[in-house]
Amino acid sequence: MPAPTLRDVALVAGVHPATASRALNPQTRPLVNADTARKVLRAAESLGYQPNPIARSLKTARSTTIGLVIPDLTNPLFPPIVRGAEDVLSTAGYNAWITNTDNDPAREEAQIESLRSRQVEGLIVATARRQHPLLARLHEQGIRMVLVNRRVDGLELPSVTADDAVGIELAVAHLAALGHHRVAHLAGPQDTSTGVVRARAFRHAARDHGLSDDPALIAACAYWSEQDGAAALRRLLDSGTEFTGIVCGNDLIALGCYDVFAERGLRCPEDVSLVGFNGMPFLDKMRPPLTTVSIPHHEIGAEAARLLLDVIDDPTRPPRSVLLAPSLVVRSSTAAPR
Amino acid sequence: MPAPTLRDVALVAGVHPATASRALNPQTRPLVNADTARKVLRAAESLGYQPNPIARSLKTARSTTIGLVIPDLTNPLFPPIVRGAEDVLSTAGYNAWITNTDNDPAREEAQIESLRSRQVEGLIVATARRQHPLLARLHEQGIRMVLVNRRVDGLELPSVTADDAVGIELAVAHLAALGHHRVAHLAGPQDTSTGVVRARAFRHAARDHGLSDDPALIAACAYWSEQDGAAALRRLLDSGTEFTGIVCGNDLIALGCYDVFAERGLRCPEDVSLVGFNGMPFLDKMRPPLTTVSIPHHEIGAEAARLLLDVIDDPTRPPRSVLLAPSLVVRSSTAAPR
DNA sequence: ACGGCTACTGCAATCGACTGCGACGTACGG
DNA sequence: CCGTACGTCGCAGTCGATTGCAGTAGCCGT
Repeated sequence: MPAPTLRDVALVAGVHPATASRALNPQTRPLVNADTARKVLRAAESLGYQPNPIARSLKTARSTTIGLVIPDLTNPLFPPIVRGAEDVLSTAGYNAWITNTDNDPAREEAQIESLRSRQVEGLIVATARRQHPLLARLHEQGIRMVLVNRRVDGLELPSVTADDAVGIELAVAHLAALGHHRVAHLAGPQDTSTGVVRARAFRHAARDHGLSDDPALIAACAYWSEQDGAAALRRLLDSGTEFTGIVCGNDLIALGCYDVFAERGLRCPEDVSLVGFNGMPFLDKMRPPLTTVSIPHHEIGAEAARLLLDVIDDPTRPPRSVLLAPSLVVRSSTAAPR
Repeated sequence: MPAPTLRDVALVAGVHPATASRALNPQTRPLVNADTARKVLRAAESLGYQPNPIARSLKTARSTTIGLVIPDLTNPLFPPIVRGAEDVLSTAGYNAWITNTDNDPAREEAQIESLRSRQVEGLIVATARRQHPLLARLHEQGIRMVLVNRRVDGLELPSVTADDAVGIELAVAHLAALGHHRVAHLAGPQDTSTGVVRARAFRHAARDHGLSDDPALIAACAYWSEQDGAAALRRLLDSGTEFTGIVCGNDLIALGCYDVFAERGLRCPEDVSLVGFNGMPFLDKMRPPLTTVSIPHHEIGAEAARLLLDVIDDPTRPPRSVLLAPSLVVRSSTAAPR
């Protein structure tokens, strides 16, 4: 037996489908007689009627679903953000469609197009490069969206990010307090907003704490990955630059350093202190447990969802952006220099 | 300007929408004159026409999307499986809808119902408990599905799992070869098929290798989590049972042990050897790097998708199940007993 | 008693694509 | 030269829910 339709409900209730529709919809229920509404509700109940979201979407051009565009689900940074977003979306009656872009612009465009054609009512985008013509175009077309963890140059979009500047400041202050003077920064890709913001924050914090501002102490990674972190550290080491501490653009880059430490016979934290960024899971079980700047992943996702719901609710509202406070989690990868 | 519809294409091509539809669909294209078909294709191209999947789904009761039902995206086991499934699904022209159930039956039912009402053409389910009336019902209703990592009692469903028995055997053989005699097993929840299969395999392997078969050496965890792993190990320790090695039901349980080792002043691997199961990411950076039985996550997801596509393609085909071979990754959490 | 108003409810069109059936034209065989 | 068959294409209905418009009934006031 196929799923019951609105006609079936109407038949059982002895009314026209239009009336049934109005009775079932809380918005329009006042338009129908309270008694008939009750009859319809009972009929729907007894049949186990569930409205067909596809038919509804076709007619209303809405879908109660929003799209979550992320680079790669496999990056431990994203699942908690996704869950955070889903939590608030689902209590608001929305569903979430997740897609991975692998940071491939073509893939990204195809995915977003696919989401659009399914009438998603908004996008939470975590995949933005700084230059992002696609997002600019979508924004012009009136697609509601909010950015997570990244900004896009020259676009007035709501966004939620961790406060990178204070996070980096926390890390640098920690190292400075331990007595480090020459601290390196393994920066993230400089075509991402996060990468440049953290690098800039590092330079400022270093200066503020009277640390060396030798530009040779800063190396940028091509991607936010272990491999590229390791590569950047090798370049730094090979250049002969001296340093006793490293602040990494994120945890993955920091983990890449572990491999290089092993290669080069460096001990952490005895020879060099290391601090990550993001607070991904299981860092406390690492060798050594990684000191990191922890950001509230779940809350970031939740807040992004709230922002998006706001925008959907009232598109004219000026874009609101929120900065969430990170916190330093001190573990054993940092110590006073020898 | 709204997205172009089939009517627009037909207008530009100077034909009836019906003809345009047939021309656009490779299946029915032979029904229209080659020249008109070309005209239609060109018109579609020039307008950037994209068929509306919602309208199509409504009429055809298909959706080219499949549902991915997993317990929790935050568990590092699942993202690679999801990616594996997505990879083969997307090359077959399908999309994937991901939902988390948190192992909550009510939530699960709601999610699956939501998936169904969106006309998903099949389900990849990773969330099965051994007893699972919902899945049984869905199966009776003809919903195509394949199970991942778990089986359901008394249900003839295609499934793809790692070969738990050989995985456990690998782990036990490794410990036996190192000279361990009393090896404990921190089993997964016994209401999951994986939990019981691995526990049974452990008993067999222990016997085969001449290890102690003291039943006190086996402790089951309530969930596949660090907390429950830690709790189980504490119980084991408190019971006074002696052992020099532990085979864990999965990596998370093993990671829980790290905490207990620290609490009780136990050294790993000097005092006790530890092996995990699953091969989740970053285990090589743990303290100590965890020896584990690695399963091909990505391939599991990919294979599940292939199986599902097979079933969709020909529902009468007898359910095929596949077992994927795991491999032992030896790191530093295992050593000869003192 | 009649006009007018309110409160309901039904009719029918619509969203966009698909498809069974019928119509048209042409070509071909008889 | 006519009938048939085939190749193309259009018509109109359908999927299921929504909604503007119109119609009915009942009620009130004058």
